[in-house]
Amino acid sequence: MPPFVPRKRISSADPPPAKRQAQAEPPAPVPIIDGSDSSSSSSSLSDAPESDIETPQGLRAPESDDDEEEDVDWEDAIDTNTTNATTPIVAGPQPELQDLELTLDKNEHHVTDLLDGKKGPSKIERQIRIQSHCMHVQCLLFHNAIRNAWVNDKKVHEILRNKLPEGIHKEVKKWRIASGLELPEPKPQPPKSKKKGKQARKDKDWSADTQRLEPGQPDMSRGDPLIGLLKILVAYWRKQFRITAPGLRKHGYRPIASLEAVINDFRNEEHDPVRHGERIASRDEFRSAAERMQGSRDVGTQLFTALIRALDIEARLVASLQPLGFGWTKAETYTPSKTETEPERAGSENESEGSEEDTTPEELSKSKKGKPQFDKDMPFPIYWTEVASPITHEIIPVDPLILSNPVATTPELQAAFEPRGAKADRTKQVICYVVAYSADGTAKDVTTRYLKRRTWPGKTKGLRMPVEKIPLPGHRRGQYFEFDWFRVIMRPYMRGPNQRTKVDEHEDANDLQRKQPEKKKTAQTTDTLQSLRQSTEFVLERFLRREEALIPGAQSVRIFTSGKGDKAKQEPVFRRADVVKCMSAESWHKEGRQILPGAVPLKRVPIRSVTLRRKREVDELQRETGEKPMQGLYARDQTEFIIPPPIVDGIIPKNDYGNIDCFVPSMIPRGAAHVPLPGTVRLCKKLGIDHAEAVTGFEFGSKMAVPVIQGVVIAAENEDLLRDAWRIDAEEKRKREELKAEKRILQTWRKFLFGLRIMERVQEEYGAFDNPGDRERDECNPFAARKKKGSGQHEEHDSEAAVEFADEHHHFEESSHNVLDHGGGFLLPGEADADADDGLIVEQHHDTRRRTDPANLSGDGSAAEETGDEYDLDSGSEYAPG
DNA sequence: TTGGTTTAGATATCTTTGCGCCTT
DNA sequence: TAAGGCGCTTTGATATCTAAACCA
Repeated sequence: MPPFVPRKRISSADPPPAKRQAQAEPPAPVPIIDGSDSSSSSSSLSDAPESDIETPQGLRAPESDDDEEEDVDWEDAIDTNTTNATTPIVAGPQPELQDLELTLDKNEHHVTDLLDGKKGPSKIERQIRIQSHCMHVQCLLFHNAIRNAWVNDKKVHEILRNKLPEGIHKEVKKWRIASGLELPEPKPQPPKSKKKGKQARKDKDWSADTQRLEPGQPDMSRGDPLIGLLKILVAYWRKQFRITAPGLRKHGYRPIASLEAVINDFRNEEHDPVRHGERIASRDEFRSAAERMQGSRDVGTQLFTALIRALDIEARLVASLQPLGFGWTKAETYTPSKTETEPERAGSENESEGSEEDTTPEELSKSKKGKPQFDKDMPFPIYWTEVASPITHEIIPVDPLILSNPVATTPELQAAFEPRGAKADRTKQVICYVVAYSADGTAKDVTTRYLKRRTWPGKTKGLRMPVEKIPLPGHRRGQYFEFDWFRVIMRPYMRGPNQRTKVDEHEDANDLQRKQPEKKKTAQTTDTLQSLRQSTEFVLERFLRREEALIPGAQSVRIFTSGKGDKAKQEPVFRRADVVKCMSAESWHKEGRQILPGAVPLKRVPIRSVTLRRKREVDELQRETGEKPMQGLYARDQTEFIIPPPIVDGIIPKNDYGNIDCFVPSMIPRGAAHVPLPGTVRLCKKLGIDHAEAVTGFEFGSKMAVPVIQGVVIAAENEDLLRDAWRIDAEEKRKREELKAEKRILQTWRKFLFGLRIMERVQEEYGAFDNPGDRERDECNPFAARKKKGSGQHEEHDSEAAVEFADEHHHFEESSHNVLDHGGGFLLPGEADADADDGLIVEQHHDTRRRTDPANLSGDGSAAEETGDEYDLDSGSEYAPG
């Protein structure tokens, strides 16, 4: 039988019921797991010197605490997950823990697809996708942090700088002069390599004005000179860098069989970049890619960013994350390629492993010369560079390999980074999280810059975890706490408030300002069904809620035509201002109002019946009339306050149930008073005061409505009398309880002392046993057994009873400490006060606070049996020889 | 591409006056 | 023997909201 959990007696501390868990539960951050990234194995992580991964708060893959783990079972583990330290402290709903059963077979279903053959995803399936998405996002974030650290590598810088032709070096110098970073007549400069290190790092920090304090004025006559230099650098890069491997791309959720094949292939076969994705396992391999000037388009951009940094220009590595989503759109559905007939040649992305850079044969086209070309089908970059102008502090996005306008100086050109159109659909390119990694190791969410018109949510809708509005417990409706999962995830990467740069300030005030979608002008433009549905000004009659009605004589503003041709339907459009809230007579009664005589209901709706009694009535009516019984709804204007007549001669009017409705204070008759104290009915009877029990509301359950009664209503002149009587009565009751408790304590002590004395006497008189018969008896006598144990004569025949007794004795000793600490161990006078009402003794053993009926302390000792750590006094006395 | 319709799941809201057994 | 306390129970129908697919 399932355990009984009372439903009505929910304490006020209980969290409110969960709201829309399926969508709105942003999971707690999942620890970053190494191995999620094929190109950054654990060795590469550990190889990297600490300073290399320059995440500001020392971000590291969390280490497991083995010591703790031993004591934690898997249920605790789930709990830990859901209450991760980075989860905001909200007394909100906790997701309900459920068993999750996944049956994996080799059919063509997806991991989270149609587990039980139903149409549409279930709650659990949604949860799986949300968790997959969140974990994948975090893996990608960490992967990029590592790549960003490699982009800072001095050797890589040196390699790339040395490759630059003399002409470009000259252009760089020209730019430095034009930007006022250098004087036109070059002084003998310290060699660049010496400028590395601390000075170079300082230079990159645009919050320090060191460079701009140098002599020379920037020449802005032809715009920012940096733009020209960047165009030259991009042209150089496009000519020099060869794309020889596939980059990251999104594939969607695969069928199980395909996924298994991919994972096995990835694990067991020799690494093949075409099938398994590009693998750059270490910083050395990254340097090698720089040396050879080849790799995936992603690596190409990463190396380009390194080149910009090598030239002492502030550059960020930007990554537009392409994670597995949490929806069921086409972008999340795996589309097998036409050439993909053999399973073993299937594409190599494996979602569960977060495998990195891979491709399927379809993405691999051949150029005219017969050389393989990678990712030609993807029209948008996944990685690019953001360059900060030292003059204007503006960010200039640069795509060194793909876009036709590589240097995006205007918002329109920046919006060209946002994947859209049929090609983006086909290649599943999305925009959801665009993250820029700075040279100091920090990262920043710069998604807004790349959204069309910088409007939220824009194209991120349905692809990025939305900001969740959590209702604040104990507040009115409409007061929310906003929980932004991605913001929480980004926090460890973000630059601290003290380290913010001028670039930060500038972009936060401009490019990164989120804009709200422009509201459509409903009055001027043509109506649509959706616009009318959402309108706060106008409404169609069919959109009115059950409790809403148009006021009599409401005039329509215009006519709206929905549908076309034969289906065209004309409907009048009304003002929202002409809509009023309506309620049934019963509902108004609950608000202390009654229907005005002769009022005609504005609306008639079917009766909703919950209680058995009401249901029977409704069914009866339906049988008689053959129609669904309706009830009228009235507007507030059609009601008035219920003002009961003043009481006469102290007699309280009562309703059919013998009580009085007190839903609101105005329902108490003049000359009467509500005394909401418990036990007042008995006192009224005793004092001979006319009274009626006060009904203040109802509780629903088990197809019943139970009235909530709070005290009584009596004549006002009797109020003082009743209250005084109640105080005296309460005081007497308290004293009675106190006496009773004291008596019980004394009795318990008496028993306890008797037990001790008996034990003492038994030990004195019978002492040790010598003959075997005594020994047998001894086995049943815990006192004797204890004596032996205590005197160090513990023998193998010591009975279980003796051990049990020793255990009990141990607990008793613990209790004894409490005796000393807490005034007697059984009950304190103060505690007697607090708990006298229900006659229970409250015992405190360490952290456990339990309520135990003292009756159980004697007799059969069931309380001791149940709890296992109480000293059973009566049992103790039973051991004494009779 | 936009807008309308349909479908389905999740969640919110409304509902309006016991009954029988046991202990005191 | 009457009065009062306590346990039982885990609703449920309907409305509303939301997302997604499909179609024009």
